[in-house]
Amino acid sequence: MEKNKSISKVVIRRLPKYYRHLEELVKKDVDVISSRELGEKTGFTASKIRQDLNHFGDFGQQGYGYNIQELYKQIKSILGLDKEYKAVIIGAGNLGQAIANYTRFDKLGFEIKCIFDVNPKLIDMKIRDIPIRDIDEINSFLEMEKIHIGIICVPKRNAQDVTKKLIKGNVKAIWNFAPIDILAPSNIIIENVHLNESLARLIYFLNESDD
Amino acid sequence: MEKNKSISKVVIRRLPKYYRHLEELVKKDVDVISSRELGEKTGFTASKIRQDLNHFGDFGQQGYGYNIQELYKQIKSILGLDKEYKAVIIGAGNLGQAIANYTRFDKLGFEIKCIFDVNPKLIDMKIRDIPIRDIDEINSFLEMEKIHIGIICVPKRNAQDVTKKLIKGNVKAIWNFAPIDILAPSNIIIENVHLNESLARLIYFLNESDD
DNA sequence: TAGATTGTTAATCGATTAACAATC
DNA sequence: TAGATTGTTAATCGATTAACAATC
Repeated sequence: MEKNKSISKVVIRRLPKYYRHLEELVKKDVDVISSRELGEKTGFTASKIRQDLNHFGDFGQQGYGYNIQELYKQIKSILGLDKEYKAVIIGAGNLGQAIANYTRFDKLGFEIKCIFDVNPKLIDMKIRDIPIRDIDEINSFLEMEKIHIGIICVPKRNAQDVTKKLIKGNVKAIWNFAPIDILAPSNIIIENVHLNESLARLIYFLNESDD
Repeated sequence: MEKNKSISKVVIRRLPKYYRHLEELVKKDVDVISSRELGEKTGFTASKIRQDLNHFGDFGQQGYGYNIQELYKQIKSILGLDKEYKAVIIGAGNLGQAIANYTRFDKLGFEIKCIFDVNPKLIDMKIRDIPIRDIDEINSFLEMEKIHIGIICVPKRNAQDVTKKLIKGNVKAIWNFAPIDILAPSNIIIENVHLNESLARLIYFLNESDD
């Protein structure tokens, strides 16, 4: 069943999109979809989709298409979305609060255990039952509770320092919203959300389209 | 000077990162940098960097390196960051407010003119001098004022509808934070920030690293 | 001049697309 | 069976890396 011999990153990048569309099809009680139809939804070519899905099991049937239920479950499992993850947010500013309030992530098996900040005014407040604590307590907190993911929502000048604290506390993955390339050992997973770069790209294409 | 014969998308994706590092070097008053050194900062190979930069002018000097000031200015201009852009946010929830409050975007020549929402409690409030108005007023607002960029921060079920309103109001680019692939004519620029996909990738690599 | 580093071409690598036999 | 669609190989395309002559 598993053919997981190091699937390339470009394939992995596409998986969450497959997952999202399959989820909607499951909700709509659709049973089967062909690579061509899935291509229309995702914008990928049918050929690319067949190549991608073949990296994993074989849930396709010739002359028929793909079983949506099975494919959905399988991709969910490949992405690891059938497990539970604990996270903390560092930085209770607007962005940190927005993420804490975003309940949709729950569906990815994702629970935010605590938010840390330096601002005394915020400390001991709660966001959706999630407590905000003093950043000085993060060390002892991480010793007490196994946390998988640290979400960095602090200004960029503090991002590297926060990273160190997280790594010391045995956090294995960092979701970084600070506009900086944080440094970490190679066994630490880093996923950057660089909104400024995204916006800069948008502006580039906006100008290009004017020509 | 311009060799802008359709630069490939992978190169464009890298430009904002060059820009960010060059900006810091400018601040530090560094004059020159070699492709090798810039490679250490960005994580790209020196060879790739030389190829990339050659798509544009020639600000390199053999035996010497790249003039940082010039290169910075040029990339700024290529990205279109030396112009002014007007934007509106649709959706004054946590995410919309976080973006409205994020002053760092100002440096990209980016001004948020108005926020629209359906919630009567929010309407007529202000975020950093930016007024929140009723979504029903968006049509007349967009007729009055030329807006370049619409920022979608509404729930996914409303995203497509909002898109239509923006396009009707002559908005040319959409920065989409809703977890859905919105549909628009091909002349409309769409830049997606799919946080759920980003998180799903993070979780995948987190699991993979456990093996 | 000698040393360094770019600009640029050629070689390699990887990803996408096309094609079609296998098979449901 | 006939029609449809996958699975998979081969062909194409594009991006990256290597190499080195040009030149500051």
